[in-house]
Amino acid sequence: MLDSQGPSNSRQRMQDILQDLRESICLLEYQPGARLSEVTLAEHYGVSRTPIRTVLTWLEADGLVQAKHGAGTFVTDVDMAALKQVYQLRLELMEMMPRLEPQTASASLLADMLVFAQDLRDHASEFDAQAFARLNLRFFLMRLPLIGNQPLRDISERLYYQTARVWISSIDKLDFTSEVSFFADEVKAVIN
Amino acid sequence: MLDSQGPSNSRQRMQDILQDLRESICLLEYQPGARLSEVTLAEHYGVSRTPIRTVLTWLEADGLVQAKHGAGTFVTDVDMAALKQVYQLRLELMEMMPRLEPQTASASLLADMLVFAQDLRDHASEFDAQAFARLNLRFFLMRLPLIGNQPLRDISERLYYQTARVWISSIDKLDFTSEVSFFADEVKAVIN
DNA sequence: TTACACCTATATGTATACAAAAGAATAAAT
DNA sequence: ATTTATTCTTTTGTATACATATAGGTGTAA
Repeated sequence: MLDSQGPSNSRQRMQDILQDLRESICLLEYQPGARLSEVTLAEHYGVSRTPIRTVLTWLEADGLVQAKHGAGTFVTDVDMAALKQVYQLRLELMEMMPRLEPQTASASLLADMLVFAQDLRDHASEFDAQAFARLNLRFFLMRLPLIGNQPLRDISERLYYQTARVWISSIDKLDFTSEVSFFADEVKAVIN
Repeated sequence: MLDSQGPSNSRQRMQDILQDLRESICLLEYQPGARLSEVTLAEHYGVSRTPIRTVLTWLEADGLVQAKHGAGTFVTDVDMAALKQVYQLRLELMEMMPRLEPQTASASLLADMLVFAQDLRDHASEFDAQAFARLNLRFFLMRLPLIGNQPLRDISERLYYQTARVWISSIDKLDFTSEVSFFADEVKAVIN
């Protein structure tokens, strides 16, 4: 249950539900192939099926779920070929970002990032896969406003949520610690 | 009224309505600021408000319309700053396309393009702005499958529909003939 | 045992009545 | 006459009953 203390208008409430569901999907709390029941979600968030269906329509437009009449609404299972395409595209987009109106980081944002990097180093040994995934998401959302070109920012957000869960699920325990240190280095690089 | 002779399943019907509305918006049959009445559209397509609202949700996700509670659903008015951002992004994307799994054009597609180019040259003097816009859309849809990277193809489609109508409205009669010949040249360039 | 037809439970899709919000029209007060 | 409060109409948002499709269970026959 979400209690959005915000403007309490209907749009904001659906936006909160979207955020919640999207994070649950990309953090693998809802695994690929899982069925999202409209009535269950409606009861959980304390609304009727109608606004839930609107949010699911948004998620389907982003490719995170797929509804099938009479069967259910299922979390999509990203195949490796599609994932590779998204990953290649993200690499190219990453390269073009500095050319399209880069925003200068505010002092507070930079401070937040430094704290974030420090936390990452200090507690590196304590993280499990999902905690690491949550940190990765937090860092992504942190540097998202640095993209000045708005449509590019929208695209980056969409592609991140499409691929994040697959990226997380591919991390097994063997290369986990190395991934953490690699991520820490990336954080430092972004800060500079 | 659309009579989709296709699979007649509900998804296809909404897809047809989406296609129809999207074209009407980007061909300026619904101008920026225009109000799209749900009940009017529902009567026009012979369905209830519910599937219409689903389609409008899709259009809103693509940034073509914006719904306001109690007021109406309005065709968005793209301001020049946002348009410039999309345009810059499209230029960068255009440049990256050949690097991401370019598809080779089939013989039939190439033949279609040649016929298209010939038509364009032959009837250049007969076109008004909207006819020209329709041709531009047709050509865009023609070369869309040449983009091998699927997410990039989706993004290109979205950005096209976001900017096409503004691009069309900016063509005044002065530089119209030059635009036609420029477009003809572009068609030839793509063919090669 | 296996194959196939049918039935039933349950899911999403649709239609519709009602709630909430915005804007215009109207009336009253300054 | 102008401004402000109010009512009324219209529109989107929500809840809910019903339609339709899917999948699995069940029973029967080969």
